[in-house]
Amino acid sequence: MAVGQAQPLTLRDIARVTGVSVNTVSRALTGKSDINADTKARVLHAAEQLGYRPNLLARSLVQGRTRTLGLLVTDCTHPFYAMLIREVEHVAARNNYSLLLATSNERSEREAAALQLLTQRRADGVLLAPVQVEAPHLLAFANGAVPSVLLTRRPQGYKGPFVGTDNVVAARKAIRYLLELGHRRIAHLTLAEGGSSATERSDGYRQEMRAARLGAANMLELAAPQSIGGGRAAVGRLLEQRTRPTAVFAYNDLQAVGLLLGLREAGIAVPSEMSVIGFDGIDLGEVVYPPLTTVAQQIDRIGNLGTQLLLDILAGKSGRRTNILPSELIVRGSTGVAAR
Amino acid sequence: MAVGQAQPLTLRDIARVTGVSVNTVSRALTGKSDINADTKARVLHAAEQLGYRPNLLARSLVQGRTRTLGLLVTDCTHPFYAMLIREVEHVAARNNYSLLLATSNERSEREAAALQLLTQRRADGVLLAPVQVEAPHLLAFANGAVPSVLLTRRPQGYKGPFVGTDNVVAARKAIRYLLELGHRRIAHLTLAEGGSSATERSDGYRQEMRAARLGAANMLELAAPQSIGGGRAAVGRLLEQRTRPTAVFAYNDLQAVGLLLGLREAGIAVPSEMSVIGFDGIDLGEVVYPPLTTVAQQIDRIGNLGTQLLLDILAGKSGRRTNILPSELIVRGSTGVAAR
DNA sequence: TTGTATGCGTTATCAA
DNA sequence: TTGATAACGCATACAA
Repeated sequence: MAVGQAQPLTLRDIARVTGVSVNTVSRALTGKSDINADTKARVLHAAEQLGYRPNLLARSLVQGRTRTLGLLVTDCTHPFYAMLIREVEHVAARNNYSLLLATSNERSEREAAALQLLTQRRADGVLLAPVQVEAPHLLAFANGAVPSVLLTRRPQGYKGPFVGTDNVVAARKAIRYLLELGHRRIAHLTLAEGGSSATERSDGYRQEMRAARLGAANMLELAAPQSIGGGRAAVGRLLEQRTRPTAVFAYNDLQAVGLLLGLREAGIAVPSEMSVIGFDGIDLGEVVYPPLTTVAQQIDRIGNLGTQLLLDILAGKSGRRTNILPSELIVRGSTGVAAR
Repeated sequence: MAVGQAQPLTLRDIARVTGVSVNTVSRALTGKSDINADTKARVLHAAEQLGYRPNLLARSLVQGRTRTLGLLVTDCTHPFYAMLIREVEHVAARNNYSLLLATSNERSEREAAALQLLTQRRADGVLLAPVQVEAPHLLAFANGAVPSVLLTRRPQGYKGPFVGTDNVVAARKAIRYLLELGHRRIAHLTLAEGGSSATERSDGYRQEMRAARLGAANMLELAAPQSIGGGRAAVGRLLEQRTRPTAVFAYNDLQAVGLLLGLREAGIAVPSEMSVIGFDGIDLGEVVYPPLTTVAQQIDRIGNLGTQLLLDILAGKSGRRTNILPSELIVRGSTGVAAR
């Protein structure tokens, strides 16, 4: 129970106290079998007594692995990423791994720096939700020495470990539902930066519209930041159209909530004058008014499946490396039959 | 640009290639002054060419510090903690520190395990938002060898590094505002577990009520989990009172949002029949309906000031160790003049 | 069952 | 300005 010692205790200290060699102490503490039960008990007791804590840096150095996972996200206050972090941390902790968290703040150069740092800290593996999916540093890293799993977004043609949602199908699901409600002029809010998730959702939007024999006259795609503010600010551009859409499919729930706010400010009733549908299925959608209709991703599953996949790779297990998860349409109050 | 090598390069590899000693390579790469400009350039070039990445584990082992900070929170999906994490990560990254994130999930034993792990990984310092503030493991850790800063909650009599909000004053501010609106029967939703923040807010509530010469007949304290679900579930108990309160002061914004939902379900109009005031000032409060009146903490400042404080401690700087930050009443739509 | 020797990759000390 | 040599704390191989 010794506390406050300046220098942490080492195996040597325990060895000196118990009168055995450093090696014996090491074997006792790591639970090796070839050791006398008595000496083991003595060593364990002394270590406990003195409050010995093994230096994991030293152990990692000699063992060549750190039992540390890196996680790189753009923004931990985004509910989607917050849930991702939670799941990754849980699975990591359950498997006795620690988590090094890095955020890119949507900036490519910070992402590159963070990946380098994770490499230098010898993280055994890295999970990443990339910013710009075609950035050279990302491709280099994904093909590099440290095992990695991409989440939600991946570069074109990338065949490595990945967990994400089938965005095309999910987007089509959203549009189909709006079509069933009688909507014809349906707008889509997308991202300016692109990224595979945005591109796929946009593709799904177009495919489903085309399948319903609806063309450019009924379509409208606007780019906006993936935030509440982004959605709110997009309302102006949405309403200034000569033929105003009767429904909007947002890139994600944050944008959709922003739309809800902006539309209320503009005096447009949801859903009677305008339907809004989001994407992600974050909790926020349940508490806004009207409650948000959305296509829910299995966010927690992306996190824990991705982490498990990484751990499997580290353990040398083989298995499916690409996991595309299904989505689920959740109908709430922000969508209704088409106006007019 | 070499990629995919099985074994990471070491100083030895660079030394062999450039024909100098390991030591010289080290000095070149760490920017020491006592080195010939030519050799330095040669070494740097070779290292760059081969894609050398220093092993930070080895460096940490010999230098006795890891440039790693630990952060322990209960739940990273809670917007309050998400913002905290963001700030801590930013300040850490800006100072070339990495962040080891651990979550306790509100469970004391997980918190204890996490603190031990952070110790063993030799985090230079740890920031923690503790679960149970009087737990023995916490007190032991705070007095232990690794420098730490407590955030938002602290044990009774704790004199160590701390950053938090003046909860008593903040709570009184909330109650005073309700009193000014004419409310007399004001309920308070608190936590079952206690913790200094809950106790202080509760104290502030009582003090302000007493100062207004209001006694037990006008007061009501109920315990509920600090979540949306907790607030929602508390509505029933709130409404079954023989003399129903006209206003509720929640422990935090999540609870308050839950109250909003529960009250809507119960058909109670906010604020005309019941006023609701929250605590924290998370973004969520702006997007619910009606928008939430709240007492805002300086969440980002708790995070970055706490981190800076920890870094100062690590750097041996002296200065103020206890920082109690002010709060701000943000009036929005969930509060109004007293009913009846 | 135990101890000795060696090495993990780096920095620090000292002599050359 | 450079290069041996010795740490850092631990685990592993091998000898005793």
